[in-house]
Amino acid sequence: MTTVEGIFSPVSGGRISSEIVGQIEAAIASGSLQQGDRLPSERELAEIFGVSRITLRDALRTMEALGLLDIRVGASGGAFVQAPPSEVVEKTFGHMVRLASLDPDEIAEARLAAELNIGNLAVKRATPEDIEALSNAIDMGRKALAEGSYDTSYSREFHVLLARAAHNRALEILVQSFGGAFSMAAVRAREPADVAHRRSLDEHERIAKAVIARDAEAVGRALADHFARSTNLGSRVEDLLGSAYSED
Amino acid sequence: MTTVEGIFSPVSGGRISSEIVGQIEAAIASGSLQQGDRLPSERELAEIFGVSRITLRDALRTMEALGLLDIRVGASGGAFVQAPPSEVVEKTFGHMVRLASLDPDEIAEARLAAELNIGNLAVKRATPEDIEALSNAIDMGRKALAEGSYDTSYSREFHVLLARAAHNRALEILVQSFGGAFSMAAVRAREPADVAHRRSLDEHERIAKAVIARDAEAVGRALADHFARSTNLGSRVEDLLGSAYSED
DNA sequence: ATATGACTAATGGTATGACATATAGTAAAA
DNA sequence: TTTTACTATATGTCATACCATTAGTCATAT
Repeated sequence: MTTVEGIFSPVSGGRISSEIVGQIEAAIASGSLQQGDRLPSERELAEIFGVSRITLRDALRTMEALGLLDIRVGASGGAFVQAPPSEVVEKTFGHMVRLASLDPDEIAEARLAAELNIGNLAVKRATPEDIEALSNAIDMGRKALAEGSYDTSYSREFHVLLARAAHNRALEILVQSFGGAFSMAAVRAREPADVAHRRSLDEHERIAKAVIARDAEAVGRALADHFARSTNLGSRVEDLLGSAYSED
Repeated sequence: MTTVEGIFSPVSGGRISSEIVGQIEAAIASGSLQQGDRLPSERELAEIFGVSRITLRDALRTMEALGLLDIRVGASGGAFVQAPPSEVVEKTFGHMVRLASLDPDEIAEARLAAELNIGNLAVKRATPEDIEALSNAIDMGRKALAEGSYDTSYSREFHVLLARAAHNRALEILVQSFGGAFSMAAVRAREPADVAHRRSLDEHERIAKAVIARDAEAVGRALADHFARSTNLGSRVEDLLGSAYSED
């Protein structure tokens, strides 16, 4: 009775709304729909696809969640095609962490893995504007620290700017996404917050200076030390640095 | 007339379904809802939240798109909480590329940036099982090549296995996600497919052997050469390798 | 002239109620 | 013991109506 195995393949037969999502995605992939384009109104689309508004809205809602559509109400509202914002990736990593399918320490390590090479690229590609932005971020941080308004967003900002200096948007999105998922990690407090913040700023400055000096090795060591202290990785950072690691 | 600026903040007032998504996500974040848990049926949830089924389904559809819920029909069906599969990230990068908000070459470079350090980790952490799996993948590839059934999925498999040997799931997800977005990149064909495939397999073998020899530098060079040939990066791989690069 | 305010039209958001379809489990029939 | 039929419980889809938001128009008052 199992002699015909592998001859037939399962019929698609999913949801109708999935089929609609597929068609719209295909239109995007083919270039028929581009960023900024506006889809017809829900009522029109429902008629075009020959489905009810409910089914059509299911499809739109799915694509909105994926960040592919920006849906606005009111006159001249509608569904507008857009490139998914990096927050979509960031939120997904966050959910993975929360559901324990991903360990925050793994994310910290992956981030260091990426940032070490971000450092290499930044050393080669940082423009005067990039360096200006990095210095600025540190100054702002110091000012905030003095006023007592410093929070971790200043650190995230610095790391994103460093990634930007590498001139690779994929790496920039990575740092942002990992940063979001990582910020809710359970990093044990090794020292009082203000001391930790000051230390963090000092380390950022050390990284920036190494970039300015175009010294790739110094950037790598500075990054490794920074991660060794501000994450749970500890001496595991050595795994990424060859044997050249030192906690100074 | 602008004397009260900064006193008021815009009211939230979004969709009701967004509010529901927020509540369910909060339940997941707090641990009240865990992987595998089943939510009440749509009708029950609608009553619990005091909304219509339509509104409630909007919320579920959104969370399904994010990969947080697995919705099944039929008796004993329903909405089950799950950790988002890595395909969610992969698809998002794909959409970014298709909508031109991300350049395939940038993804290739980011992948190399990640894989260079994956190589470092693999050298330190690869188990006999990991090495066995890598060798196996190469053998399978050679067999497929001989039979003419080789395709790029063999290459992706190898790179994922290499990431697995680094024992960091975040990096593994990265390689998978970048691989998906990258596979649709416009890589110019520099040589006939079968020649390229054979070369690719040879390079994979060189990488694997360097891992087996626990030679981190050799792994790095092998990876850089591999990317230099199989992507559009060309000599740009040098930016990631310091000055130690050589196209052998 | 220039605000102000009322009106209008377009569009997405939500509600009801009904029926269709998929599926696990159970009981009856062969 | 196997097959078939039925049932209960889910989600999927539909039709219709009405609400809420918003850009634009145009009349009106200052």
